[in-house]
Amino acid sequence: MAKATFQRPKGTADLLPEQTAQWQYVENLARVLFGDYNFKEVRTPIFENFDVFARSAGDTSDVVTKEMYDFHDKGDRHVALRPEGTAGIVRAFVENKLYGPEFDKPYKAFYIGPMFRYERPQAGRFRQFHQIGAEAFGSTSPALDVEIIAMLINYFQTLGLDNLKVAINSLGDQASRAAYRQALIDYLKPHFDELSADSQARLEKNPLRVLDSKDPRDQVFVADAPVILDYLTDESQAHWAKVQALLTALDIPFEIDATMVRGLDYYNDTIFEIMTVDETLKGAATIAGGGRYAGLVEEFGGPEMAGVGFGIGVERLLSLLAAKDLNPVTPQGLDFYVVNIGEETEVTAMQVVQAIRGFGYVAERDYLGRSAKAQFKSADRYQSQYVVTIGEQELADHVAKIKNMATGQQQTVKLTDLYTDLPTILDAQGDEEE
RNA sequence: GCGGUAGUGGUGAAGUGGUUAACACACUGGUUUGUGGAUCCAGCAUGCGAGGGUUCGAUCCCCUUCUAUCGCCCCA
Repeated sequence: MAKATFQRPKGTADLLPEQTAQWQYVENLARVLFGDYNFKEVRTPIFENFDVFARSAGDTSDVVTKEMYDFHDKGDRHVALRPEGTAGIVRAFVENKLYGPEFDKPYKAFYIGPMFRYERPQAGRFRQFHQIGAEAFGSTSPALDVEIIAMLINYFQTLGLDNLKVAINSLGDQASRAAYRQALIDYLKPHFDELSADSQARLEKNPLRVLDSKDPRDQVFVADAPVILDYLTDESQAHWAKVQALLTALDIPFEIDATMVRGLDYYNDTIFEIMTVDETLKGAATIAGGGRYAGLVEEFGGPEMAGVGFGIGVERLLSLLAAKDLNPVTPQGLDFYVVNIGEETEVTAMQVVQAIRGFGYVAERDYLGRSAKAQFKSADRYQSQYVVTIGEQELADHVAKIKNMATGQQQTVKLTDLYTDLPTILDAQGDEEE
């Protein structure tokens, strides 16, 4: 290697101005819209004690067993970069005693930020990615489940996305799940040898995942497998029915996907995913996912308190927006470009740009001592509306030239007028044109 | 963690085991001693991801590695 070269870490991205404008738009819309639903922003650390994530996600989940971006710090503390947002929020909820009676329930929080998973990058999947998420604690009402789904739909529609699929399912409570798990094992066991190798392993570890298999050998059995919805306890059944009724009442179309299983182990009752039906993004069709959970707050040392939440994959959302050609942010050109010719004009040029900026206009100038032609080319590339020219002659006369780039009209103005009345001068020019 | 494909300048790319690595766009300068989107002219990779090997000789062959990309697992 002749020279040390540096590349960004695998699975990460540099977001340049062309992209950041888009990111800001999407993030700011979330801030405003989630605010309408009375969610407040919470910012938690990007890394936490390893156990914060290990405990919450469940020991069998891949997120914990092989995707955690963890390391030991100089104090030999085992820490991990957060793989998802919920755990940190729950930890903060408990640590700051937000479950206390002085805080209204449900306690609603949203977050925006990077997440990390150590895995092979591919379509819609990165080692550092970003999520916009929300959590609400302290209510088991199905209305809260539905409100969160409605908020997501509201958000996506405002961004211009329609034709999204809302898939929902219920995992039931502990008792429902235990009963179903056994039924599923009883059903699949006799066919064990016919299952794919992956599913054979899944049957041991987490039988529900067999339902998710893409292998045709497994899908044969999945088609006739017992359905979890038939195993819900009365309480879970009631919750589930209410969720559907409320979604219908809000005219939110949804599909029941009884085979849907989510990646993190803590979910119960309602789970949902928002997916695109766009074929080009099939590898990363799920744009947002979430659900209801119980026991997490208690797990972190708080009282038993239910939660519901979701996470939106920002990269996936943005690529979908791009695929749909929904790029609401248009690049902004300059208001002014200041051309100066000759070294003697340097000081005045500087004063003029600053004065223009002082009026709130976007202004740029040349710093390379280039020719007038080159400077005008720059002005053109910046899509500048006006060009102010200061040469030796103008300097001697205490004036500057202002050229309207669209019309080609150029006028001479006194520097003193420019400094005090630039907006008026522009208005006057506008009148003349009409 | 496993498997497939790829890696040439700022960008898109052509190319061959052997003297100066096409072409286009972009950029810079000139054509116009101080004025933009056009024309024409000129300049612009001691280098073909990195390291090693084969060879008289490699960007082109082999190995390793890194990165990208697609799929599996899993997931946002």
